[in-house]
Amino acid sequence: MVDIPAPDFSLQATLSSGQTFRWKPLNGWYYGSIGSSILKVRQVNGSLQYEASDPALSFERIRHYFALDLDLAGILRQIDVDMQVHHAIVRHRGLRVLRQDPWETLASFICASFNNIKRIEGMIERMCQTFGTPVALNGFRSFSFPRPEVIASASERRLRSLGLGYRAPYLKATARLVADGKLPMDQLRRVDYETTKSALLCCDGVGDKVADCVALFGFEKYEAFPIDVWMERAMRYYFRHKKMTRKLMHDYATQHFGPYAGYAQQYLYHHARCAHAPARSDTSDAHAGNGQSPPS
DNA sequence: CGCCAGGTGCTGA
DNA sequence: TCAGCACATGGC
Repeated sequence: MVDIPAPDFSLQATLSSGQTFRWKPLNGWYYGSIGSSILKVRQVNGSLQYEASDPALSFERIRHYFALDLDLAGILRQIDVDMQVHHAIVRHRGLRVLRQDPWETLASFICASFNNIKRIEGMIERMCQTFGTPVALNGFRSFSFPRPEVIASASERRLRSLGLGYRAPYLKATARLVADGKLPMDQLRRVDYETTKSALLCCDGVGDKVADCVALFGFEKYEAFPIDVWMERAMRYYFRHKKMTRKLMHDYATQHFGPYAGYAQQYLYHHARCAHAPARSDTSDAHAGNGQSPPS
């Protein structure tokens, strides 16, 4: 068990804000997999406690994944430019943009299009069970995220059977592109936002919104500003009666929030979803099912 | 049961 | 360049 100092951090807000789909709450911990290792984490006061299945998951690697090296206060100061985002910041302070694996992020957000988060999680989970390799930590069993070559070689029918629907051929084609090295994933981290985005737009199933998600969550392009239906609602605050297209909203956000617009987006998105979510009586997790089914 | 979901690709003006 | 439409699936 190791402690990482984690001031100005909210693990719960970070992992439940729709930027990642594979973390599971269990007995007061979150379990997830990074690369081909399992990690369990929990937040205790000002630190992040973790246990890893593999020494490859080093202290620094984990600190980097959760972006604990970033000066969050400085970023929030830059984007705290109006009342709406101010409320989101106050409410969810500590939310950070993770640094996720680019391929996993790309594949996940192709699955995410025109879809809801519950089902996205299920689709990805089934993909990992089917095409990933098993990993375990103590009693917890999971699967690595499948490599692009494996998805590229899978049949479209097989992918559809996991519930991917019409995204199946998109994901397969994009996996082929990545597996063949036609999309220089390792270089995209070092080039600017515009270059990264136009490269991503070459992939099947990737439009403006998905490209922005991948640029932001997988490539650390903090000026990326993904606009989905939740963000359209949030953006009405700025557009009152004026006509709104996603392009106008994107341009507005870029100049309004500046180089960390992506952080503003993530706070606004999470805030909008929390505000809309029906009140839940049970926020906790993980009791083994009691076998009851509702009366029919 | 209808509505909705972290949209994209295609088509025709 | 841009509006309008089809597209699969399951949660609620």
